[in-house]
Amino acid sequence: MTRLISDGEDTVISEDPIESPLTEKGDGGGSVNGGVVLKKGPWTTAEDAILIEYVKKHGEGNWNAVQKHSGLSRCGKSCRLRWANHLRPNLKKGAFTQEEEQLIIELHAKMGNKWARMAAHLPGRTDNEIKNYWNTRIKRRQRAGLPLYPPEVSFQAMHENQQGLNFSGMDGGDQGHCDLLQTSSYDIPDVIFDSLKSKQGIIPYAAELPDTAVSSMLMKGLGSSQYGSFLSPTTHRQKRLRETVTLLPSYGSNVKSEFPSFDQFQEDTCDRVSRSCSLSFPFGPDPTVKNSESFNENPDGLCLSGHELSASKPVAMKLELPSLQYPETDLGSWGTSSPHPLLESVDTFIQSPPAGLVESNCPSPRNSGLLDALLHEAKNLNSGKNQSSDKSSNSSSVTPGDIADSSALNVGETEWEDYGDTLSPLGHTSSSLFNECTPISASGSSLDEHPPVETFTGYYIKSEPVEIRTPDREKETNGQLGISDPDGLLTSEWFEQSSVHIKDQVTMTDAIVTLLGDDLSNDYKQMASGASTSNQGWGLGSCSWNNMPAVCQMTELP
DNA sequence: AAACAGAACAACCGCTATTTG
DNA sequence: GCAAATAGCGGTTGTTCTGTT
Repeated sequence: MTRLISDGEDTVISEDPIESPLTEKGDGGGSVNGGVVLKKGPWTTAEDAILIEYVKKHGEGNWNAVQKHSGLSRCGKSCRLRWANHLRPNLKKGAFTQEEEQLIIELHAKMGNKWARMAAHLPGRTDNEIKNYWNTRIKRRQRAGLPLYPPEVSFQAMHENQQGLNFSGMDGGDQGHCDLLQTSSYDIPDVIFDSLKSKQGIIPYAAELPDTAVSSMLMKGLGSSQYGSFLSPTTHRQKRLRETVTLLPSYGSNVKSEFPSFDQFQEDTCDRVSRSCSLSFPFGPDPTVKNSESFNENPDGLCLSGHELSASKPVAMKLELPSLQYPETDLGSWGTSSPHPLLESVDTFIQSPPAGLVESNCPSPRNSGLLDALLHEAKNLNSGKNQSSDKSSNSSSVTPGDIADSSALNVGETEWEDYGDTLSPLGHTSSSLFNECTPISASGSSLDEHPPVETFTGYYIKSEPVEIRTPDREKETNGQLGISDPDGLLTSEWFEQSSVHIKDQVTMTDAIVTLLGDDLSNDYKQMASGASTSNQGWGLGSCSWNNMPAVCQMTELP
């Protein structure tokens, strides 16, 4: 910590002449309580002293009495916070140690944004500290295009969360489980969504797009993003969705024209829809709940994006996009078909740019060739040459199925590069590790057998070195992985399963109708029927778009 | 050296849960 | 049982510092 405003270490504050806290006027204004103007803003050493003295005499608690008894012009809330975060004894100051950082990551993977509970595991640390650290970390990793969690942590959390969500062991022996069980789906930690991605072969997405906000917003129905200050993830996500559609005509040949409507998709509707999605999300990956899974994968794009668009609309200018994004954007060299009206969305590519373009100057682990695959596929599909799958071929002919099949490989490939080794510390290849964690292939190997995540100490390399791929490596990777765009994976995965999903669509529709409630169910049914009759044959995604205008009319934006 | 962007931190706000009268 | 007070939590914002251009 370079600055310590508390503890009288900050000279700026301490030099602030405060003759009487009673009369001092806060720089940030203040509220009136009982005729006393309560100060806001940074605490002064004098105030600290008063508060400390008060606590010595009266102990903690009854914070509103502080102002009455000590004359401190602070509200009780502020006093409590000041004491808890800065003045109470045994507070640990300074930067987090590696052990602490690792613990935070683990705890966050288990608990989500339960800062206070996390702080309970970190003696001397406050929830605020942890929260700030985490938010900073998120931002940093987002910019770096790195996953929020080391894969092991994700897997472990997923595993544990799954156990917790299994409703079979609700005694909550593990705090994390307990948390999950206690929280509604509305509060499911982001990691679950990431974990879902992982389980569905989408984890590269998490690696590529550290869009916690997206997952959290999705899970929370986007009502109030816990990462509201990180608008970029939201925007990235929505842009990605657009781009995915754009790049994959097969996914949305009718979609392009619908974009304006897409943009107008309104909060109210999508909020409810996404909430409904979130209801089933935690259980989606459960192979026994196929319907919800299939639904969620797709409506993810629909609801989330739609909502995000509307939700972010008023603050669209607050995007926190990495500054490098636009300058690096070069659609032409990407081989994208044509300039799109929504060119602003192009910046999403930067998150997972085509290998050829970026790898030289952006040696990011996210650079796994996804976009190459997407672009090639888009080209192929655009030219009406729906090539049959050739899984032995490289990314240029990657099919959605291939993508989905191989996406799992990307997990480790991408993320383990973070640690400079494609072989996990566990002795598994990343793909094998992933497979072991994939419910479908539940082979008996479980994370329980894995060493704890302490094996990831290397993860905390601040410089976050990434591997620079050679063309050969890239080619090899592309052939294997095919995709690194989360949305692409999302949709690809879904695409791959679409045939099965369509079979289940009637049942699924009913289930979703139940989830959505009456008002939305009609919309959904309409969408679903549209999908079933669509010649695109991949169900919800396209049908959603096709039916979007109706929704938009319902929720016309100002 | 100045301007700028990003990081780090502190504090506030709003909401919810719990306690108390 | 109810309302007010209190405590706690999580999200967000504002400020300051630091590094880079």
